[in-house]
Amino acid sequence: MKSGEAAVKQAEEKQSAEKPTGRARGIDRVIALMEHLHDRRAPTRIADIARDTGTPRSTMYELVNTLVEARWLELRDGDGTVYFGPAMHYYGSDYLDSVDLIRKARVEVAHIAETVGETAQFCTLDGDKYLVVLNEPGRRMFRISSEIGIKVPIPWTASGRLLVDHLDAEEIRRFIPSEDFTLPDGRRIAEDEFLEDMRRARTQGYVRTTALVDRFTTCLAAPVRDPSGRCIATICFVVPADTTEEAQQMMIDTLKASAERLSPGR
Amino acid sequence: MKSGEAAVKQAEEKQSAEKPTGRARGIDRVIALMEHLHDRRAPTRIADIARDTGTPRSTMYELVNTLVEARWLELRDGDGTVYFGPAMHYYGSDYLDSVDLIRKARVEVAHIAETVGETAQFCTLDGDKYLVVLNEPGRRMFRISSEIGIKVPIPWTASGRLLVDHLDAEEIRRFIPSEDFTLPDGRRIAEDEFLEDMRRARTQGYVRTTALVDRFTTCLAAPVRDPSGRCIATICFVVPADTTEEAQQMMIDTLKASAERLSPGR
DNA sequence: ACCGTTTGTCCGAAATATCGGACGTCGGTC
DNA sequence: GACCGACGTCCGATATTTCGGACAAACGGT
Repeated sequence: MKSGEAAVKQAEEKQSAEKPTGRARGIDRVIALMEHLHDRRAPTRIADIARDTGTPRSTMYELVNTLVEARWLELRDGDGTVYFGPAMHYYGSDYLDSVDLIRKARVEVAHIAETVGETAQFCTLDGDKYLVVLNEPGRRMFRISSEIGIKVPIPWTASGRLLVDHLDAEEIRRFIPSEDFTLPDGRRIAEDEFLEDMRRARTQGYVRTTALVDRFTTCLAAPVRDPSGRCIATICFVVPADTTEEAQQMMIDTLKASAERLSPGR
Repeated sequence: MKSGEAAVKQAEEKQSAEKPTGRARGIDRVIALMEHLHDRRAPTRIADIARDTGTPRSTMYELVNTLVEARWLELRDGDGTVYFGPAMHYYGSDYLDSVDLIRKARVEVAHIAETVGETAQFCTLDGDKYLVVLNEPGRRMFRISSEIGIKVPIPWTASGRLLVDHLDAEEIRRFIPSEDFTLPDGRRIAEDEFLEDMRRARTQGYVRTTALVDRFTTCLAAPVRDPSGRCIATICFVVPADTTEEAQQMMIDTLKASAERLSPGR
């Protein structure tokens, strides 16, 4: 079990911080269950979920049965693992259709991913983290697994430099947790380097970052702005770092045009 | 309140058929709540949800608060309505990525919708009903609201004629509820007409229907088959009925090619 | 063939979440 | 300005759901 430490830690947090007593409402257990599946991003055995969320085994079996019946979960593979079921897809689609900006962004992202042939994304902030809302894989199809709904530190991303556009140096320092400036490989991003990226982004109308989260990847991002000029989302490409400058310029133009179309009240 | 009659009927069903007693588990209330939102496909006031699902008002407020906190639901507009929240989208995306056939179908549907410019869908059966799993609007963008997750009688659709491919006349009669042969406008589809459509579909490798559910719409569908030859899904176009025969032939070829690529073990 | 581990089900007890109803606000209508 | 209906919150009682632990079956390694 590779998620061992994190799992135990999570269970302890559940028991200590959230519920002094052992007993909890079914709905709270279900929320913990779904969050756990989302974090693991893989079909998981019921007993493991129970252990890792601090839920009694008998309770978890009971709940899983109910949820499977409602199609919220699905039994997978024949081994006793469960994962999200079709109902989640239906409800998620309803959500996407109900949010005006996202509905429009879906069209843009699908269009530019198809015509350019590279992975395109639509991103926003969630609290002090960066979040991929839409992800359309390009023809290349490298890195299939989507990062939809996964929170990432702002400094790790090109889009992040646009999304905190409206903050000054001091506000940034307070808003972004200090540890978020440390990349997965241990390197640390200097704050004034980050601020310089932001400044350049504002004047140029786009951001390019290379080899940040992953050594061979370049990200190109353009801002979607509300009428007041604040960056409320970004649209971006994820491409191999060795993509020609010429091709990248073309993508940047594409992104700027899409971002402009998505910016409300223009 | 325009959903009045249906709503009351649903509440009564809940109380009589499902729960002889008034008291229910929170999780069951939540499932009813989400299903209700999905049926209505619109932000809904909490009191209305409570009434229409037969849930006590105080209980519904309590649950909605919990779910809003978990981002399963979102308060909308400022009037007191709620609808699905971002968490549903994340979980739904996880589901899509976890099912091999659907993940591949997403690529195909997006591709043909973009290149052909018409609305493309990926459909399966759910019980004895037809179900749209993926929907990619074409450039035309008529009928924006997706039908994802909405169950439709099999005889109302082109795809339906493929999806029951493997049944003989007698089995069909037992499998499809008789009332499902009546169209929304009251017309009734003759059973042998339906069987004839199926037969032709099997030999031609596609189905075309016109003016079935909606007078000005033509549906073109091709079967995705498992190694045993059984139709497990369809991929289809939804186009205006006055689309030229030439264009339709091109689309049929496109569909057949995509469906072939999606058919496992070939 | 043996034994330790894991899976899934079942049961009774008790902690508690659900429920009904009351209450204060707010907005619109006559 | 009084009335009416809808909204959202709060509270105490009790019907019920959660929980722990026991149990049988299935599994898998030696």
